[in-house]
Amino acid sequence: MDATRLPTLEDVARAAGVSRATASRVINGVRNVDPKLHSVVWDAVNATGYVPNRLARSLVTRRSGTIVLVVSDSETHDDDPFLGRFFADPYFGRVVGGLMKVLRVAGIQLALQMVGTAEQRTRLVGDLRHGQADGAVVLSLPASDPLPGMLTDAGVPAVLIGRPGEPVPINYVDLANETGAGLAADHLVARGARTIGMISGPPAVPAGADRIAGFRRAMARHGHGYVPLVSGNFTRESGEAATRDLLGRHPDIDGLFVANDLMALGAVITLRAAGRRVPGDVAVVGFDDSSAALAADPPLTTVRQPLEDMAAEAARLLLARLDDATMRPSSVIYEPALIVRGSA
Amino acid sequence: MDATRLPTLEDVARAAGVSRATASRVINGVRNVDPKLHSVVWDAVNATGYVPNRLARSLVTRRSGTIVLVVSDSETHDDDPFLGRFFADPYFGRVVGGLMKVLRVAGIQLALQMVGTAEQRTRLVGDLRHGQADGAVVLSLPASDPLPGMLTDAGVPAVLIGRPGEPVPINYVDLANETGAGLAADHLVARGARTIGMISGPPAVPAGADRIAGFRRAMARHGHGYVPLVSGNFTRESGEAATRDLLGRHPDIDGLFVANDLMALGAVITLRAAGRRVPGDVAVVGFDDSSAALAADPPLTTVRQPLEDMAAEAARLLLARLDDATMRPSSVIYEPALIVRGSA
DNA sequence: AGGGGGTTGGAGAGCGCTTTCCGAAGTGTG
DNA sequence: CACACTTCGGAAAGCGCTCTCCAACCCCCT
Repeated sequence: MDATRLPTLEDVARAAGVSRATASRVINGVRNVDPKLHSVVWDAVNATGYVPNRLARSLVTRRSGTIVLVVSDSETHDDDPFLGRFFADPYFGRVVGGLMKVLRVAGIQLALQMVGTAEQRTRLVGDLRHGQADGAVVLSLPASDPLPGMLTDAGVPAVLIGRPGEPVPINYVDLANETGAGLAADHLVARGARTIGMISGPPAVPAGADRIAGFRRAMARHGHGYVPLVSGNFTRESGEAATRDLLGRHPDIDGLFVANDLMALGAVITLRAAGRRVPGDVAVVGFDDSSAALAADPPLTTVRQPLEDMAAEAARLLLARLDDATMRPSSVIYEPALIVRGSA
Repeated sequence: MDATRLPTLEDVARAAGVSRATASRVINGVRNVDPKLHSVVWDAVNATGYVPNRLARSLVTRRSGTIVLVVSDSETHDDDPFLGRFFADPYFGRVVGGLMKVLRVAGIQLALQMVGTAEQRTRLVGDLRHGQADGAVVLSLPASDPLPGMLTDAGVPAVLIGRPGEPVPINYVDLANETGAGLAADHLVARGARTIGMISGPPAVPAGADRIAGFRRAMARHGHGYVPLVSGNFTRESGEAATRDLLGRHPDIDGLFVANDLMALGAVITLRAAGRRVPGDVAVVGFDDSSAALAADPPLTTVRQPLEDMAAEAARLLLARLDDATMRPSSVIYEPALIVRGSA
């Protein structure tokens, strides 16, 4: 198969009758090269079928043309099922889509890395410093994860999607989660719901915590000092379980805020199975405005999170940082919007 | 930030008082090294905070520890929306999940590459031959895509998910799509449906074509020589449009096979909006058994495609091929199963 | 005590590329 | 026509690592 050695720059140079250096200059479009040589070299490239060895190039330039998408593995390492869940979650796909939209036109590759153990974190940072990847986009981590600090300390270009747990001078893109949760609270109260519960995500993740805090704060403003709360893990199944739980403890519930659409979908299914009509008996507001919201019956009233835009912005931020190493960390916070559909 | 140069193997060797070669041997666990030196070297590694430069290593070993997931860009390059759709589709997530499950334990990274133009194909193959990635998993391509042949010709380890358009000696994992479509046909007929239509995927993709062929064949066996057919592109929206179209042309339809769940979801929504009850007036069978099937109301009767398992098998096949370059191309075909739920 | 076989560790040659440093040409001016 | 100045292309030094030789050494047997 690979009978012959791959053509190298040396071969091109020989074929073109110039030095390796000149060939390199032409191929990389560096100035200081006689225009006449241009075509000579390019012809040699085509004649030999030369493709640059990006590894070798990266080794010296310390630029790989690759961005790594870091996914926290900490919650997934014990129960395999969650791994599948995470990737199958529209959240992941929307982020990848948004990222690719920007990276593709910039000619940059995306690598995927799951990071859970301390050793993996060290290795990730090492790889980044070595130029194995030019930068990292880090998907919403548990607040306790030391990765953001490590990235900052290493001086590695990185952007978080979802704010860091501890304040750290690092780029990030986030949604005003508290505001979004407040929107949901306002809507449920305005609709006249009296007993309003919440199904949250994991409180250990900032996005989870912020939605809880925002919802509680807004509810308190409306005179509801106490909000029945059950936590899930952002999967539909956990939404179902949480709903059953909540229903058992507060059978009179007539309003429900669920911290993401997948769980909200589970909630709607469970509510209806329990004989409750949505929104007649229980009004449900979801979060994300993912494809799951439209799939539900009735379609979910939900808080829109423009994840694709956020991911694209993260990519842009990272690209800008790559161009200008002196760039100061900045954060972009998106405003959520309430999308009213059938469920509340 | 990166005040100091990163420690290199040279530094470790000096700290340990051995040669670079010996340090390398210890770190890579090569035999022929005095056990006493083991700890000396490892201590030096820890003391210096050494992390191997994988780029440099790959340059010489021609092994990168990376697998590239190739996604066809040909259909997406014109209309941006589809890009997002594709990644947000559970299909993509399930594949990534299945792949990661195997690759993670093997300590192998996953890179993502969209390939559309001839130049991108050439570059992809070049990168692979250069050892930028050890192998490729290629997601279901249009039948006309020349990539499988190029991969084979280059002698690059690769596995397709979804059979190649032209017979090519290459590894692939696929579902018995025709059988699956037949299952759907049998079920619809057995249920007593008289006028049965189909919403297909793009016929240009083998999986799309096979489901059409399988459905037609089975229907013909049941005496239905002609099957009303409208094509979609596997998105929910296209499922809605196709359903409206079909309904307009065949208002008496009472059975519908839809080539994936996302479109089936759209079909159910559209049917109900048109006043048809599912399954009362129209029985609907989907395909994939993705999360969308459970989200639908009623939950979708669907043909199960064990995509995670298929992807995992693809990864395993690739890994085996990496270990044994002489391995002959093989194919693994999974058998579909009909999952009966509420919609038919 | 001398030599054969087996281990062990070091020197050094690359892997394919970029890029600095220089010498050689080419250009214009006094 | 000589001189300073610019432009261009080549030689060669690495980037950090692996791995092939090969020299040195140890152990044991005769």
